[in-house]
Amino acid sequence: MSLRYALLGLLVEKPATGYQLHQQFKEKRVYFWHAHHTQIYRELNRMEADEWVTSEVIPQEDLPDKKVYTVTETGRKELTNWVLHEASHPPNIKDEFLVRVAAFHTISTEQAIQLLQEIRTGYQYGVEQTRQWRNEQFGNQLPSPQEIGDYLTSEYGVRYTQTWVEWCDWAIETLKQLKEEGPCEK
Amino acid sequence: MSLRYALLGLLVEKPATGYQLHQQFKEKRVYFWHAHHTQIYRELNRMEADEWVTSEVIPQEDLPDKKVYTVTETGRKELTNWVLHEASHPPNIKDEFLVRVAAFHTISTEQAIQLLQEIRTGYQYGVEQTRQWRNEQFGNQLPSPQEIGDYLTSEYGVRYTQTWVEWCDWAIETLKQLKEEGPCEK
DNA sequence: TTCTACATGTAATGAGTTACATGATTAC
DNA sequence: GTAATCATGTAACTCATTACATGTAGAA
Repeated sequence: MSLRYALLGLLVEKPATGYQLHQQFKEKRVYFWHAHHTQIYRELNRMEADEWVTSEVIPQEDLPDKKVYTVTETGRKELTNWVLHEASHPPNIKDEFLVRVAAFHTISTEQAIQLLQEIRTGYQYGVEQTRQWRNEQFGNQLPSPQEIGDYLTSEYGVRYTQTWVEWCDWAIETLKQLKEEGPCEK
Repeated sequence: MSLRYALLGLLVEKPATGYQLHQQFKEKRVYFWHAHHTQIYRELNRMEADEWVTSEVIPQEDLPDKKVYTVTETGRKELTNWVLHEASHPPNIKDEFLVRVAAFHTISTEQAIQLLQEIRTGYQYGVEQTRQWRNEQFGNQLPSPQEIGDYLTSEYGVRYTQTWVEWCDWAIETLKQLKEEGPCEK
């Protein structure tokens, strides 16, 4: 059900098409929400049926027509109500890589280190990207009331990815130490 | 598909029942994998059909019978192969609370701070629980090769929850500052 | 007497993914 | 010529959640 509210949260800022919403998910919601484009189009149809949004088809030259969605008063109220009064369930995380880590005793230490180094590279890139995005959006300025959500969540993104990088470094070090000490000590 | 490997990762350590696997998910996989018990029983049936595991029904006095699953040689090979050779897709995170944060401009600063404080309490509890678990399992000792996975992933759990607590503190401070400076400066 | 732990499941529904479809423009 | 971007969708499928079902033992 939260997909609705994730979409609504973007739409209250500014009307948008399904395509644009998908782009925004990838740009500024990577670290806390993901949705496939087919899912977004389907949910927008349902929201329109429930009168949480209205749509307008805009013809374009040279490019396909687009369908712009706007939040209704009902949609606005439903969003605020959800943000305030619904309980936050802890997220049901599914991180494939950590499932691999949990099974590291089935592979060699060298192979494990290799996997950690590869994943570290990805997260390091994530840190840089998110920092850069944050800088472009806000620089050293404080956010406007409208931007407060993006300001807070992008900082979360930086910290989340940074924590991953640091954990990878620690894990690699730990494995190296165990390799040296392991055969002698125990 | 990864549920299979998450189950396999637990089963290679020690044969277990569906019920026990579910308990273990809640105990030591909270921060990176979640599965409902109905899902686990269903997947175990499929894995047995594919001969990745075998099962044995053990009658108990006073307690309901239990079905203990053991990994087969095929299961073992499939696991190692997956850990080593399948690409790690970045996780598709779905964190309801951050969707709320992204929509903070629809509620008041006081209400936002309230929500952040509530979530902080939950994560602070998580830090303590995970630290305690880690201490009970390992103390100051280095892990055995068998335990390396739990050692690495529990450290991830501590860092993940700790990052949340720190981010909450930062976010609360930021909102307080904006409340003071906001109306005058801009 | 109400709750929790033990123990395993089916059925229905809802959420999410994959494959397929269309078709122009622009950059390499 | 090959890929990416823009733009929207359907159909089929798998995965995940919720509700329901059953039954005992022990603690509060």
